[in-house]
Amino acid sequence: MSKAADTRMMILQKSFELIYRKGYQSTSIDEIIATTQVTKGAFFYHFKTKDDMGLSLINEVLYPGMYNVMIKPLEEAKDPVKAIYKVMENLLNDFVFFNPDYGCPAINLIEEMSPMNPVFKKALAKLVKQWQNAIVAALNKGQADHIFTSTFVPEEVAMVVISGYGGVRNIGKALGKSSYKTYLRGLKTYLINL
Amino acid sequence: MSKAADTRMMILQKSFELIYRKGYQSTSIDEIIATTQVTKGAFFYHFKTKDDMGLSLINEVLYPGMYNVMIKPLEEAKDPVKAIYKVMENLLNDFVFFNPDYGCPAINLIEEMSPMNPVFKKALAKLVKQWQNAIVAALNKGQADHIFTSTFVPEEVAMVVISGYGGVRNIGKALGKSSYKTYLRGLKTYLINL
DNA sequence: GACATAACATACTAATTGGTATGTTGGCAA
DNA sequence: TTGCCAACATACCAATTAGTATGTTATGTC
Repeated sequence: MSKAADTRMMILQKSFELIYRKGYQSTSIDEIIATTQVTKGAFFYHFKTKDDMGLSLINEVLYPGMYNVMIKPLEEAKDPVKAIYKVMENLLNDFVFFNPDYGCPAINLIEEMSPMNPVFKKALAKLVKQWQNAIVAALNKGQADHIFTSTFVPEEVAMVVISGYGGVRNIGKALGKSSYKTYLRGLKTYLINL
Repeated sequence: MSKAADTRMMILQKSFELIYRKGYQSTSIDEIIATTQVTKGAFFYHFKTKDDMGLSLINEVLYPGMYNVMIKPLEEAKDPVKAIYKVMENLLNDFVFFNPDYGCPAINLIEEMSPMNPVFKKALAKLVKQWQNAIVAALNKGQADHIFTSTFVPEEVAMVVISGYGGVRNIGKALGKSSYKTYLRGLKTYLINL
């Protein structure tokens, strides 16, 4: 990677951390260049506007990161129930970078930026849809393998699951990490009874 | 109500609408006084700071409004399954003031303000806890009446339900109102199978 | 009707915002 | 070695921010 590309990626990474904790609009460019030790000239050389940086951040940092944790494990899954639960447990408990106080960076951006910027909205909707599709595919495979005792509509179960994730990330901001534990137990019971 | 109290409440109401659509930090006092036709002097006569106004808004507008829709119907409920579903359907479909693009004002505030201001966090956590308690109480009553076929932990089911709500409000911002319908069908199946 | 205070109105400020204009420098091709 | 451009650096700017200082006016009380 060239030095310029290094600088660019470093700006994106540090911005990602700041925005995760403070929100997109409350993170100023001045603060970003202060923590990155990069000058304003350098910042605007690499990114046309703040929103250009934000969108690059979604596509080049957030998206690949989330894809690896939320979607890839489901594509390779044998038992969809175990796989879905494992992904959720991994997301909620194992990621040390994710703090209950600050929630999930993807959920935060959807919450804050979807109503403000249609380009952000589209990029974030893509991420959600991919997760949804991966869960539906895993459930479909499970139904084909006859591992479920009840009949259900995979799209509806997927929506309950991804909503549960987004919601518990929200609740966790108010009530703390204990919400995660309670939710995970409830999710496990739900999935087992499918 | 005195004229001064009228002015105060009008500021809170209009601020509530603006903040619902734009977020708390992105709604400036200048914008609030422009839409309310109230001068800056009047604003700062009624509220010490912006955060003082925000907290008043939570306690005097958001809290009573949400209480009536989310909690009261559950306290009077006979069939908890029907009551919980009805509350959710009412929240997601019937409130014309609530727009899928802008989500839920309470969820939005938790998302944005819980990490920024511990006073906001506390006031919002109270609202969540009350809803949680109301759902748990309704489920407990249902278990005492032996209307459920499965055994479950009410706290866990309540957490799945309130997380589902918060999450689908988030997903809805990215994917639109159709998410609500899919979620509600999934929720119904979940509740019926309890 | 005098007076006090509540309820505003106006004009300002210092700090912060995203963005720009105009530099400078380092490395590589010819 | 020279020339050129990518990759920065510095200095600025107009707009917006929450908040304040200092007014004026309405209203109730005696």
